Amino acid sequence: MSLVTIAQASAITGVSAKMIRHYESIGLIAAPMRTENRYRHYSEAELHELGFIRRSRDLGFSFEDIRQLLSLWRDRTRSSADVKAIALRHVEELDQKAAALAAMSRTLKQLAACCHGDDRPDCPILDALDPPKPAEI
Amino acid sequence: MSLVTIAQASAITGVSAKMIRHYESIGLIAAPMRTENRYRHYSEAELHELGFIRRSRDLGFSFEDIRQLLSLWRDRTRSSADVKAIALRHVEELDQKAAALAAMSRTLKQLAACCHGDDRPDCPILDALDPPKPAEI
DNA sequence: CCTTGACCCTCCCATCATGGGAAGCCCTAT
DNA sequence: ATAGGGCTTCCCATGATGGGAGGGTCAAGG
Repeated sequence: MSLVTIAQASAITGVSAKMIRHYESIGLIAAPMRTENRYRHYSEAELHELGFIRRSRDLGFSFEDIRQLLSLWRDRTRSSADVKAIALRHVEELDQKAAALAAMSRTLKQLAACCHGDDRPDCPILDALDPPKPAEI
Repeated sequence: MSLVTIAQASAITGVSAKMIRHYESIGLIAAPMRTENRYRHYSEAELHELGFIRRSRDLGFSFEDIRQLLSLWRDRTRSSADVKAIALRHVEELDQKAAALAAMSRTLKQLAACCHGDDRPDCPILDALDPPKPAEI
């Protein structure tokens, strides 16, 4: 009757049991009911929250973001502007990180294109990694 | 005469003193000379290596990659193909990560574009984070 | 009744790269 | 002599995740 063990909760929500316990330990979710033997049991509402967290993680939100998103999600009187602000700030971070990775990739691709990639030792990739001789101190 | 303390090495190479010691502790660089008082002192060649590591890190290479790149760099009889292989494998990783971030960003941007972002509570972003009701177990 | 296997529990440790900070030694300038 | 700054080592933290040890609990089958 919609009270499931942690392994079942994990199977349903796609969040590992390890992580479910971790979310509880950092206060992201409330401590669930325990049976007499101290086993955790999750209600449908709690499974719902875990699913929400899972989807938020899939979109790359940090625990801190998720904490706020969860509280907005629970709050029927929220302003959508608050949600949007969190999302857009996160989008900026994502774009920044993606741009940094893409820049590295671009540089490396260019260098690799200039590298003959045979058994000769000369290599523009290593040349690029070679730092300029620093000015004397 | 090109024997500098760790702070100077840090200033020259842009690698923090903390990290220089760490590189040594994990065997990425050899233990440098010490003066009588156990202070580390770095030669020009060692500064050169630190600079190489710095540039490799800037391109996102892991320590494990850098370990191999360093040994190729030192090896005059290397094959450029080996360097290129490392670089191209890294490029793949970078592209994969960048693509994952970009996908998240794209999804969030679309959702945010549909969110009015005012003081009304309904929000397509939260709707998207809301997991589908799982099948009963 | 007892064993086996599959759960569950808590607690510690590891990742990866980086930094913070404490406690203590060394040197130089006041 | 003392103050300050640099150096040393050692421990701990990050963020999200997993591995594993050591031990409790329960159901099924010998």
